[in-house]
Amino acid sequence: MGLKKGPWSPEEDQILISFVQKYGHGNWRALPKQSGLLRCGKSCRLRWINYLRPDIKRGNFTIEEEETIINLHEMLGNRWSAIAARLPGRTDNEIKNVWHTHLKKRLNKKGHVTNKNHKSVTKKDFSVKRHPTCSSRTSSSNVTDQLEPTPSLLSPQPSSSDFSSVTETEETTNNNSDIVIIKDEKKEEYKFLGNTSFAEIDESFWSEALSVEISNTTYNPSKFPSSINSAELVYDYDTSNTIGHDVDFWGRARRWLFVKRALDSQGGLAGFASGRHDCEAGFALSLAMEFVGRDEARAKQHCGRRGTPQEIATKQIRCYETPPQQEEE
DNA sequence: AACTGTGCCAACCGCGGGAAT
DNA sequence: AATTCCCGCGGTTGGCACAGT
Repeated sequence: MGLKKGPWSPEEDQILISFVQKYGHGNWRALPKQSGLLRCGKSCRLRWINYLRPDIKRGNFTIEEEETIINLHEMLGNRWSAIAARLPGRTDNEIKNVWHTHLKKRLNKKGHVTNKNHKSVTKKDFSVKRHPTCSSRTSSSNVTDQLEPTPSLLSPQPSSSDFSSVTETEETTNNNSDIVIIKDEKKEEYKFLGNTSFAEIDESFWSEALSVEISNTTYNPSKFPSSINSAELVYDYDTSNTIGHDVDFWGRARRWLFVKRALDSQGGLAGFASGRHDCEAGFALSLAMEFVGRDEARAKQHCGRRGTPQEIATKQIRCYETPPQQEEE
């Protein structure tokens, strides 16, 4: 097609920079024609994203950045774009290269436990456990999609020390990291790891959980937001028409749904904290408080005899899930 | 000096998914 | 509902630079 391939010349770079600065990059496919570049749109996009855009950070990675990559890779696997989202100015490509050329080898030398017990977590490894009664696939039902950090929540960025290693051999208090569901291929287990902030789990997750709620429990969605009855939500869980070993998973989904809705209905965290809740709500709230990282005093108050928010959250953070009998029909 | 092996990184490729038609 | 378009992601490759023989 007469399109150029291979390394970009400084002249081409300049054309691309000038064009993007003037007109933006609404349509990469159309950009080469409009700018006069003999490149495909994809190549232009890549060049801009990975090299030319002004917020790119140049130079070697700092120790902190490397540690962050290692920790995030442990949690997220080869999800380079998700990792890059935590490292301002660094591109997924760059991080991928650093991982393959430096970090992986370094960890191997150290005999680090990275992925020793579970293989790298790729998108394929995350498949939402769908309840049999939940027929249609919602958009973005892939659990990993919920791991993408919401930009507003990236500030302040968690430091690398906020992310603890997640291995089979090591107890983890994962105080400020994202929620992660990891499928351990060897053990055929799912790990459900907190913490998270609610905004980081998108609506499709909640709507999917909701569809399970409706089909399996006495939950009446019309009760929200006027009434929060966590006992009904959490304990009246009719398991007769569920796959037994999936109960915990969906129970957890229900719990998250409860927290989310409770927060929504009460005008956010502060409102909910001043509302009425029982032990389960207190538990949920404690998690909420921990995750969002504010108003811990209220969380403590409402957690009552179940322990401190920290204790409760820690207990619940590492929950092992059994695999579903079937993941996708 | 010539050849070979290795490391590195920019760029390419194929695929999947969402949006538009 | 089906098809097409487009974007973004992750895996892979090509080629340059450098070290070792």
